[in-house]
Amino acid sequence: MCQLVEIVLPVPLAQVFSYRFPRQPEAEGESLPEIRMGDLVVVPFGRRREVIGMVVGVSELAADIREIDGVKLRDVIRCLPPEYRVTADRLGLARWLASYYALPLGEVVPLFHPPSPGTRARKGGSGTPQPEYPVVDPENITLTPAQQRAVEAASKVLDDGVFGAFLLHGVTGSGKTEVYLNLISQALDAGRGAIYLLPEIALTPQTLARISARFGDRVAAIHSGLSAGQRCRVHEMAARGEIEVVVGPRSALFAPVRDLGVIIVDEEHETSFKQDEKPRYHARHAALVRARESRAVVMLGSATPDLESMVNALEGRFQLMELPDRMGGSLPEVEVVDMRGGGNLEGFTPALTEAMAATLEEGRQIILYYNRRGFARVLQCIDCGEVIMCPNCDIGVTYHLRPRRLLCHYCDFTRQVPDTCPDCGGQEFLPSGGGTEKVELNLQAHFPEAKILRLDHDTTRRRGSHRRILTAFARGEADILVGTQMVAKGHHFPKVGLVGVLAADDGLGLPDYRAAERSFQLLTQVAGRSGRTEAGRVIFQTWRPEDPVILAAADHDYATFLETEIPLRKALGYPPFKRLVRLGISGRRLAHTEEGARQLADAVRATLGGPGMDILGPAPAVFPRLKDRYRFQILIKGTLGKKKKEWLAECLRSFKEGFRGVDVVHDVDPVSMY
DNA sequence: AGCACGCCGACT
DNA sequence: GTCGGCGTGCTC
Repeated sequence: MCQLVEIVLPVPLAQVFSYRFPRQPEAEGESLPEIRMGDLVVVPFGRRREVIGMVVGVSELAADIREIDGVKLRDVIRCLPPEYRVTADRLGLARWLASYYALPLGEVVPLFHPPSPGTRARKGGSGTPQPEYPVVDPENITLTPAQQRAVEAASKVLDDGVFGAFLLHGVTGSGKTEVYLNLISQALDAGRGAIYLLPEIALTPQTLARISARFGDRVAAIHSGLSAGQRCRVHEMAARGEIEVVVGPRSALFAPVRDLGVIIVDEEHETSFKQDEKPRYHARHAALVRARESRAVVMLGSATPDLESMVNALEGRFQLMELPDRMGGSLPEVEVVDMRGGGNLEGFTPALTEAMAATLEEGRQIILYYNRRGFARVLQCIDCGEVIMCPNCDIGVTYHLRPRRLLCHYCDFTRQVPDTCPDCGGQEFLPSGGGTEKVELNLQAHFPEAKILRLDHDTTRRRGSHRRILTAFARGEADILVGTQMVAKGHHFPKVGLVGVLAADDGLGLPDYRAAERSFQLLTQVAGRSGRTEAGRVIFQTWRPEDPVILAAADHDYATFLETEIPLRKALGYPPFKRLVRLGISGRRLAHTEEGARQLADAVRATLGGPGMDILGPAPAVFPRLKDRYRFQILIKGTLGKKKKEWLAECLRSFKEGFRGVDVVHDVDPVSMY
């Protein structure tokens, strides 16, 4: 006797594939488990020996049938252990992901099994994932009234066993974590499990220690340092109910936690919750869907909630909980310093220079934020004015000092600094536009005594160096930390007395509808690094001292930010008031790629066009040529329900079939417009 | 998406 | 002479 199993596979084909599953007698004494819907199976596919697919249908089959409708049936190699089955609740999530992101079901399957395909689901990895901590008695921790209200509201919904979503808006240091931990405790007490999502960057040993101290061996963390075996072990233990809480980055959402009662999404505004490769899903959105399937409670938390989440709260879809006060202190005073009118020395205003000197004098630490790495953004020839370009990207190459070279930040193209201008033969170049490397050098010149650490992509190339720099700074081994975005996240630095933002308006001009929101979040976040224990100062240097976004961030005034941003989004028809799908078309030949983009836009207009739908473009992408490929984009603005997503998927499929020589990617709810 | 096959350019 | 770029075709 034999079975016919229908399988979906991780390929961009909206097809179900049929295989034979021979029931062969297994090891004695063990009854052979039936193959079921949601099971993960290893099958040969095309020329590939082993691919993991998911079972979507099973029926009986006479043993001698080896072919259906002229296609040969191949055999399932093996079925993964039952711990790996995509259980009913997660199967619902898988179907939603496929439909919402306009992907074949098979393409979301890899999200549901721990590491790469072909990996053996082997037993007994290398030890327990993390060291043990003494379990903290929750009775010893008293919540503030605001924390208590948040926990009570959520645990009431949890007790009712229904879906509910909460948005916890609390400034840096207001005690959001304590709320999460309490809520998770409540779930555990009720015999239910929990998933705790954080951005990878926030998964610090301190954070993990704090969670482990509370839940001991009932919790396990998934992070980038785990081996395939360790991931499998966490997965299996969760499936068996031996672990009830899983902590991790966006991928942890798919862990087979049993009887899920709570999902926490901390730092919910972080864009790293959106995966930037296929499948391009947003873990926050998916968390809401999984919670709905499991009748669980979701708690999103942030000091600067994503505008979309806040609108959901304001419109009553989420319950809003506020933690307005910083525990043991107040928010730092922010000075907005005008950079106009000259008087700046190497990018530092007199106000910032004085503040830095005073802070060092007091023996406290400084964080300086500048969002560009390298020494100079471009090298410009002083004779002809041309900047040295990347040959692959139509973008100026950045000048780096250590090591001394020109580097393209988009394709990693590297070249030596030329002796003469490639355009006119000129002999001299002007480094123009700054970078963290230059900031560091200028700073050292200003404060020769100070010990400076730099934190950016270049100093964190090697494994573990990111953590090493942060730890060294937290221990007080340096006086100043200079860096890009990275300085805004992660650690708690008790000794920081001053945060300086060198160009607060830097992100505001970006061609992205979320530029203002991003800037606000980033500025608020960086500012929050100052004065965590004693009063601290913050300085925003800017060319636009009257910009409402900068002023709102300086005042820690989220409400005002909303009041200015919401009407703009509404007026321009941007999310969350209208949804976006971005189509990116790229190819090696300019004219051909452009022609493809035009044809695709026409096809999309024909299938999706109509009232309430805007199909914009094609237009050259923000970076019109990267890695020697010409790039165009089409924006679909409007609300695409299930049906329209299907049409879109079909439209893309038929376009790709009929028009060769270009690549097309689609991104539902894009988080970046580049 | 992979992976193989097959056809034209600049190298030991 | 061949190594290797990528266009094309196929996957139960």
